[in-house]
Amino acid sequence: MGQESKNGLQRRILDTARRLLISDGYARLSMRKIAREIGYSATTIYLHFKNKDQLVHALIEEGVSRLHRRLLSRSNQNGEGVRKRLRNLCSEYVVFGLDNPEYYEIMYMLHPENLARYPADKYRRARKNLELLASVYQEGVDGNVFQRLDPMLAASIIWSHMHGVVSLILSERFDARLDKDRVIGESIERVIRGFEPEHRIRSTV
Amino acid sequence: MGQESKNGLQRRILDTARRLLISDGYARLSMRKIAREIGYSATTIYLHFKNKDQLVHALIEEGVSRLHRRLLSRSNQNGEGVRKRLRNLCSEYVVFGLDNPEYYEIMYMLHPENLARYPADKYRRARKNLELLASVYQEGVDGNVFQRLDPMLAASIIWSHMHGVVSLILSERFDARLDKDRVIGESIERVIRGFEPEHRIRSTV
DNA sequence: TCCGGTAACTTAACAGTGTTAAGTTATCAC
DNA sequence: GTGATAACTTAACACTGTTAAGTTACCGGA
Repeated sequence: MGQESKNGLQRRILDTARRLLISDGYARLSMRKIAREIGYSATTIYLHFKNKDQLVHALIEEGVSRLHRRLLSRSNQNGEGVRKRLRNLCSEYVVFGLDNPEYYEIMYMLHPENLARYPADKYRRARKNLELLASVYQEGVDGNVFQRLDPMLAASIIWSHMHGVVSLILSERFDARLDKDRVIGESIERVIRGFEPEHRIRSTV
Repeated sequence: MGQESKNGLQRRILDTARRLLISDGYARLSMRKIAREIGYSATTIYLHFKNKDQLVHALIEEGVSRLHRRLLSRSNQNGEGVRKRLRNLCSEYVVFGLDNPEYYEIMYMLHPENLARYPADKYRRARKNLELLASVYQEGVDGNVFQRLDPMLAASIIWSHMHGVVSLILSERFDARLDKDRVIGESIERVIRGFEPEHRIRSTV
């Protein structure tokens, strides 16, 4: 029959996969369901994606660049102090995770054996988000706002702490009585405080 | 036939499930495989556990009490300062996660829809681990070592940061070049620093 | 000794999953 | 017209959790 151009169908598969991911969640995303939705047999998808992992990789990359756009728009706000810009980045990261739980899940919470060997070029793009954090941290080091430390190490630590908050909220492991916004806000403040020079004295307390 | 006493078989199921969980991981843990291993049909398991979720809940509870024993042994080390005891608790938590990745996964990383409504009594036991952290924090508040803050809030934040580190290591999201031990050590230090009073002055920088 | 009940267990089935091998059809270049 | 190729499908494999219905084996009471 051959009615669809190769790239057209590939895009339709991806669009449908994204829609189903967001509406039903990763656990219910199946090749057969995607196929049914676009009116093809399940095996057709395998003509455009090697397997389910590769399809999910494409969705992960979409999520990574969505997050990147949001972080970029926040980190470019000049005129703000370095500390505030780092705080904004952290806050934006958390908000992205809570706003896009399905994207967040496949990006950062899927078991590694579900996304076999994430390709190097995509991984490089994913790392740009971390580099955004690292560059702001480096600025802070230069301006004596943060302690001198390998910026990628510092960024990784800050990221992991934000990830802890987001993932525990998404996987519903926090006590229901806990004020999540409070946890988020305090987390961001405490993380940043942990990297500030020791001698800093604030007016309060 | 009825050769096994009810409780004996229940224990055998659980033992086998635990063994398979640890050796093959949660993703490959199946009712049929457990059954095959103990020489019964798969449906026999349903005479002792309502469904797979409930079986996993039992394993989660095992993990929770294993972790509890380890945290207890660390928090009871009197003679140590409060700061060091909090650090030891954090360190013990991380080590537990890295040493027992399969337990850790079902305890804190499984998607909530996979463990439908974790029963309240088990949840209470799980919270005791957090309370261990909280009580050490409260001691620190009393001794002016940590800032005054709702101890359960502080404990939740500290926990979430440790969870971030553990889960990103287990799900292999950190850059391979990153020194994980460094990340762990710095994370613990920075987290604690974030809760220390502002005016503290150290000898180094 | 026979009868009913029950506990322990099994088989068969449902509705799904990712994935591969083999088969079909339509179009296009020569 | 012929052969190649792209696009697509059907059937199958080996799994999954779970339920309904069926089968034994034993045990207390008449």
